[in-house]
Amino acid sequence: MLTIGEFSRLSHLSVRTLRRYHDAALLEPAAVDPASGYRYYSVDQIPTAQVIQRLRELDVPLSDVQRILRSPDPDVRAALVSEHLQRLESELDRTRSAVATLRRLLQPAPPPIAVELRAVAATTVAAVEGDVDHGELLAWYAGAMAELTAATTEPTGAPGGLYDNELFEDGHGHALVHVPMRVPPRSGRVHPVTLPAVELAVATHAGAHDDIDVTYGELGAWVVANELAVAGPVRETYLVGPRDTPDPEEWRTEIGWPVFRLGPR
Amino acid sequence: MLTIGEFSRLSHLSVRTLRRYHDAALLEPAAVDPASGYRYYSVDQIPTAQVIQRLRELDVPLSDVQRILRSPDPDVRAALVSEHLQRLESELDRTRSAVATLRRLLQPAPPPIAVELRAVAATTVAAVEGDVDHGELLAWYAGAMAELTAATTEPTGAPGGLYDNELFEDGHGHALVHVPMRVPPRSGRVHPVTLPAVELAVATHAGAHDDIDVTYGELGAWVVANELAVAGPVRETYLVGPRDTPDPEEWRTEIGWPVFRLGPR
DNA sequence: TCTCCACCCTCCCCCGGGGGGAGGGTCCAC
DNA sequence: GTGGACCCTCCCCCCGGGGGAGGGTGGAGA
Repeated sequence: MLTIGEFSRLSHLSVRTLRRYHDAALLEPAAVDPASGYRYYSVDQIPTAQVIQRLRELDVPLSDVQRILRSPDPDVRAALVSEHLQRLESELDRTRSAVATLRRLLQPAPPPIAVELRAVAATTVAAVEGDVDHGELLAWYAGAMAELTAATTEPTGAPGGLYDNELFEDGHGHALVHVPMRVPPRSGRVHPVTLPAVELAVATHAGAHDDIDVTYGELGAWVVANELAVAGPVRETYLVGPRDTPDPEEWRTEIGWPVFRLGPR
Repeated sequence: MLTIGEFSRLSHLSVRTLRRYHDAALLEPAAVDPASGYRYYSVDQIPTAQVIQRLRELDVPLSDVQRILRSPDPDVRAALVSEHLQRLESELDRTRSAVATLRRLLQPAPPPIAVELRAVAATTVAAVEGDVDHGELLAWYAGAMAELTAATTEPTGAPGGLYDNELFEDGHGHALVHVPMRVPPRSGRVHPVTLPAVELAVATHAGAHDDIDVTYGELGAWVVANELAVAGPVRETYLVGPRDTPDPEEWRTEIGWPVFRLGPR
């Protein structure tokens, strides 16, 4: 039996951290003296301590570490771990995209953007919609768009999406992806929707979506500079996307912000 | 002039976060109504807001974001940013190593480890030592070992290191790297040291140091199982290292834990 | 057997970068 | 002029740790 200090030396976990893990029911000491409260550990617990340490280095939350440790089946364990590795992978994507945006933002003279004001009539579309968290938006988009394209034939235009401003302001909100069709089907999550007519300020984003927020910002600046105000969910139209060409440089996304003229003029 | 809500929609930063950035003097509103406290932003501030957002996605601390934004020279900016990218790179290394360790830890039946008890006589060495934070240990090691190898000729044995247990328990402590020599030189940080004689429990770790803590743990378990207790800084000896062969599989590191027998026997 | 000191305990506060929500003031369009 | 959307500040919570206070314990040497 080892005292907490000895166990700390052997496991390379700090005493404080070991106590925290005890409180979190992550790594219970093999024995606790009921009189003094002293924690005593067994050498068998060293590997467990090290597993915890490594998972923490991967930023696995303590609650998930607990789930991993509790599952006796090594296959389940491996699945949980690789799930987290996948999460890390997507983090890496996020990092890559942030770097790309920074490059564009920090370049000295960003080329001016072309913005067009366009009246859009009401449109009938096949749509998949839902309330989503901002973090899950990309994953949700992938699933929704896959279901949508599988269910649609003879689209009358490029696919698009509507995204509530709350998604970005509060981190969660309504999202809708759609494909315009004359007679939209109804199957699974896919159902017909009529998008209302709006006045749109439209800019076109070129390339991958890594730095699409920069275009958003420039469009927003234009909207404000032209004495307009935004109203309603932003509309994206995927003119050229990954389904058309694998080269991200060729992708084209229209960003349309519903606007109205400020004040009576 | 935009209210905070409008600016939030345009910049995709939450209202709360904008207020926090104001408090942190990161993104000051273009104007603040002294009567009502209302914040008013200018469209020119959208790019700044987006830079902050991206840097935060890279986990750059707000204080560093401030330093980056405050530096007018774009070269300095770029340098600060790439410094953080380098930090991310090393994080990635840490992740890779954690994955490697997990693989070794989660494999069903780890092969038993060979441990040897060895009396080591006092040794004269050329050494570089210092008090280091655990996080900086690897960087410190690289610098110290480089200085050391540059200053030594005719070593009488493999290089090694002594690492205080406090390094792992408290996150900072004393570290020493050395090369055994008959007549150690004195230049820069390099100076002669006589390592005291100790009784060592020695295990050999094979491969890169990614999962060296696993070997530490197994050695510790052996020490405890054999009724010994650890005393003093752990000693590593780099029998085969990156200076000998580029293949990490071939590397061999001796881990020696100073021990003494428990109780009078 | 006693004493001393290293060790252990719990408890509270702090960090950073956000979110939730309460309670109350302000702006503006109808 | 009034309602409701918007804005303000303030406090508490989250996570996973660290610092430190204040006090109890265990075992080695005297």
